[in-house]
Amino acid sequence: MHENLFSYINQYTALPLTSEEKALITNAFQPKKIRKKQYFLQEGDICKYTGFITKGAMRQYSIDDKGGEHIVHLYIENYWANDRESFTMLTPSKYNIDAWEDTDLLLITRADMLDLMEKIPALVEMVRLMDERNAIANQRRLNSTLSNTAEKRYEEFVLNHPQFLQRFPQHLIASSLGITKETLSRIRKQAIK
Amino acid sequence: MHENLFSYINQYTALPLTSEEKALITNAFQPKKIRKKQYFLQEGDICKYTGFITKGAMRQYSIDDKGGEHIVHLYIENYWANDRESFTMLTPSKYNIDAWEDTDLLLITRADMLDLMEKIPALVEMVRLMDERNAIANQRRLNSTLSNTAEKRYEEFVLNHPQFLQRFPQHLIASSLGITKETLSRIRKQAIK
DNA sequence: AAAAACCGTTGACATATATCAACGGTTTTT
DNA sequence: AAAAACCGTTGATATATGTCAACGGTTTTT
Repeated sequence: MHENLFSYINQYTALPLTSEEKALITNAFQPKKIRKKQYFLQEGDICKYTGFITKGAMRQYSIDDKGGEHIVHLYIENYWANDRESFTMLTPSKYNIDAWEDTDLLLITRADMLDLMEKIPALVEMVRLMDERNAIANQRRLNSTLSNTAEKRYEEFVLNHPQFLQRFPQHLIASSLGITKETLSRIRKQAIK
Repeated sequence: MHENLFSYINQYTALPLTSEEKALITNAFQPKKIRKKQYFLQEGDICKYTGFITKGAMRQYSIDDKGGEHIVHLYIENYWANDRESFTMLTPSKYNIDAWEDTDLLLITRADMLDLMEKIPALVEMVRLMDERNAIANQRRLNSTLSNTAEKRYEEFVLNHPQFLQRFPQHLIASSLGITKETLSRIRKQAIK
């Protein structure tokens, strides 16, 4: 199970992990299974763990005043599930994260992660690169939201995240694009022509 | 002029900069003045420098197929102006950055910055914290765009960025919220009642 | 096997926001 | 000092998207 995490880390750094390092990691990351529809994080709670997904699918969403759900992230294998604000500041989260499929996770607390990073340089490098890519991806998503129509945003989504199309129903994808399922249905109908 | 940068860095790290470190920084960051309306970065160019603003105001925006401008960032003193994607990947930028007021900057290339970070631990810490806060701010902005009406987004903007209200005209603020100047004008009229 | 929940689609209608054009007032440029 | 550019506002109208309700088909639960 930890094997997936090792290869993930090795993708980010040229230097392969030593077996001592692997032992430290195996020890620090605790496996957890959660069933479809179970919560990993609920609004108001503090996000104590970040979870590396080795199998399954999850979603992160907020709930507005009227009770509507808004998907902010979809996750599958090799994604990290957490609310970064709550995880780093230890403040109550505004989000919910739950399992869309039965999911296997590897969990670690922030304190343990910081601890590990002091011992394993590859992890520091990994986090730096993840932050960098994340910042770039966020910038793109923001610009897309400001500049593009719903139709174009969907096209970009199909291009950039084809894996998600097979794992999540359309109404979740619509929500993550900031539109309703009906609007997405109509956009797709148009596109076929 | 570099004094502003020193205090900025010291805000992020408990350890004050030594005078040797200050000398290194002064040497690596090159001062530059740019006049109102001048470009700091143009679409298609590579963002060679990141600029720390010691005085003035700037804006970053993209241009859509129809020629419309979409503000993605507004900057004033103590902000860093750059296109992160282009700056880190050395790819052509999709954005323009220009000066809204006459502006004083301190410039540094990515290579020089990485070099400095090897010599000055405080800088590594600063970048880490900046990335962290940035990621959190982006998450909030994204969620706000997905979940809130234009009116609520404007209220949040007024609350979180009151300084900008005095430095930028309404049509730029509207654009940064993803709405037209007319819509913002009507929202404000409503709000007064 | 039956019942319930879920999913995508469609139609009718409502709403938020964009677009276009015009105006007076201010600031900047010439 | 005159001209031009810029800014915020307003009205009329257009457009994209949301809301609500209903449907048949599928999957999940009982």
